[in-house]
Amino acid sequence: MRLPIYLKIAQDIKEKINSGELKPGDPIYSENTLCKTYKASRMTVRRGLALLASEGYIYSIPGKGSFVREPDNNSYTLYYNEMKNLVNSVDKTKLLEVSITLPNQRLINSLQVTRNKKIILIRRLFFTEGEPVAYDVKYLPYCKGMPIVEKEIQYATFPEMVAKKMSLFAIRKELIIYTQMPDEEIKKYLNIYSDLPLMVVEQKLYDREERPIGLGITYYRGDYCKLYAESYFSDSLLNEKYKNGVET
Amino acid sequence: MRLPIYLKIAQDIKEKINSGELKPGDPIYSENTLCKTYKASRMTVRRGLALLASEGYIYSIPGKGSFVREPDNNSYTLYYNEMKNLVNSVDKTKLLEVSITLPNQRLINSLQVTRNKKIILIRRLFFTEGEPVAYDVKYLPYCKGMPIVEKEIQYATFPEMVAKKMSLFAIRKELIIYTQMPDEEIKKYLNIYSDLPLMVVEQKLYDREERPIGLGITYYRGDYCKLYAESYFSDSLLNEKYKNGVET
DNA sequence: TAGTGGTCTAGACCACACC
DNA sequence: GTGTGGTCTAGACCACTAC
Repeated sequence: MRLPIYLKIAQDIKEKINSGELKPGDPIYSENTLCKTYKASRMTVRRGLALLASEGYIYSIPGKGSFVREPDNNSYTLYYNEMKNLVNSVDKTKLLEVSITLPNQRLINSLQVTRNKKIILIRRLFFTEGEPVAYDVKYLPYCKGMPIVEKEIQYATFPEMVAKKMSLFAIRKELIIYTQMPDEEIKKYLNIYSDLPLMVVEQKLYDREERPIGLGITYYRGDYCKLYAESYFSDSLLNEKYKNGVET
Repeated sequence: MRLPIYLKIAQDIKEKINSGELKPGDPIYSENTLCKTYKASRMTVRRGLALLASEGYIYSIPGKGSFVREPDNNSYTLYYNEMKNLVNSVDKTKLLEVSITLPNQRLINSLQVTRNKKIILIRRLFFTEGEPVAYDVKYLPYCKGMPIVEKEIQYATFPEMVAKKMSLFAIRKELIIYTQMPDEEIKKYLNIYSDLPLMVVEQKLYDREERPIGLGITYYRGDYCKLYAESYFSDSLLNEKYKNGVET
C-alpha cells in the first residue's frame, strides 16, 4: 500500500469516531503509543493528529492528551451567488440606475457613514429566459476607483464590484435571508400579479478592519429561488490522490 | 516574541495575500528560500505552508511550487438550528402526532425506500412566547432503536433524533431553503389570517453510505424567521493563544 | 518524577518538473 | 542535471499535568 502513514493514522482514528467506537470527549491514544503502534516517528503521528484537528474531529490539551471533539451540528456550508442558484441562472441583467446619492438613516446606521458621505446606488433587474426573476439594489460608500462604469457593473456580483479595489481574501461577507410580500414597485418589476412571496437576501461586506464597505439587497421571486446548504465534511483537500486506497 | 516560527511564516504570507501584494495564481517563495529567510528548518517552513493550505489560501504542485489560491466567493457558513434563529428561539413545542405510516410516492423517491417500508411520522408545532411560529414534519424510515417515545421527541432537533442510533460525525446533512404561501391547514396551525409567506427549510439526513435516513420539513412564519450566514475565515482554530502578538 | 503535547532541527529518500 | 514539493526519521528542549 502506498498510503502515507500519517493518512493511515488519521483514517483509522476517523473510522473509530465515525463508527461510534470513540465518542465525543473520549481520549485518543497518546502520541507515543501511536508511534509504537504504527512504528512511526512522532512527527508523522503528529501530522496525522494535526489533520484530524484541522478537520474538527479532535482537540488537544497540552500535558493531558487528545480528545474527540463534540461535532458542530448547526453549521452548514451555504452556496450563494446572486446570479446562480438551484432553480435559475441569470442570463440577462438590466441596469435600472447607477447614481450617487446621500444616505438615509438606515444606510447611515448600516454602512456606518456620516450623512454627507457619497453613496453609489446601483439598481438592477435579473432575468432568466426572458423572465424577470430578481430585483437587486446595492449601496457602496464612494471611494476613488469605485466602479461607476456600466460595463463594470452590468454583470458583476457584489464581491466582484469591490474586488477592483481590494483583495477578495480580505473581505468578510454576511448574509441575512428572509421572506416578505412584495410592495407595488417590486411587483411591477417582477411581473407579479398573484400571491407570490419574495425571498430576500441581504449581503453586507466588511473590510479587514470590520468597516462596512457595501450593502446589497436582492429580492427574488419566491418561485425562482431555492438555496442549498450542506454540512461540511472538510474531508481533507488532500485525500483526492488516495481515494481508491481506503482498504484498511 | 514568543510567536512560533511556523505561525510567523503563515501570518507574513497571509498578510501579503490579504493586502493584495500576492494575487491568486502568484507563486510563493520556495520552501528552501523560506528556510533561509526565516533561518528555520524545512519541516517548520512546511508547517507554516500546510496551515495556509488548510485555510484555503494556497495550494502546492509537486515539482513546481506553491501558489496563491483563487478565493471561493460563493461559500458561506450558515448557522441553522430548527429551534433557534435570529428572531425567535423556540421555548415550547407541541407534539401533534407520532405514528407509523407507509410512504407516499414523494417519500419513496426522497427516502429511497420500498412502498412497504415503515416510516415514522412526527408532526410538531414550535412556539415562541406563546405564539405558534413553525409547523414541523419529520419522516424517518423505521429501524430498531428509533425514537418513538414522546420524551425523546418533544424537544429534539432532527440530528438528535437519529443520533441515538449513530455517531453524529457520520451523518451528512442537506438543507433546501425556499419560500411559499401557506395552505389552509398551516394557516390554521400558525394563526395566519393575512398575507404572510412561509419560510420553508427542508432537511435531509444521509448516513455514510449516502443512504437517506430522514427527511424533515419545517414551515416557519415568515415574520419569525431570519437565517444568518457569513463567509468563513477558518482563521485557524489555534491562533487564539497568540492573538495579542500580531506585531510584525 | 513520569507522561503528555508543542516546537524545532538537520538530515534523508522519493517523484516530479524543467532545462 | 538542478530545483521543487511529499514523506519520514530520530533525536532535542520546553511547558504543562498528574501523582
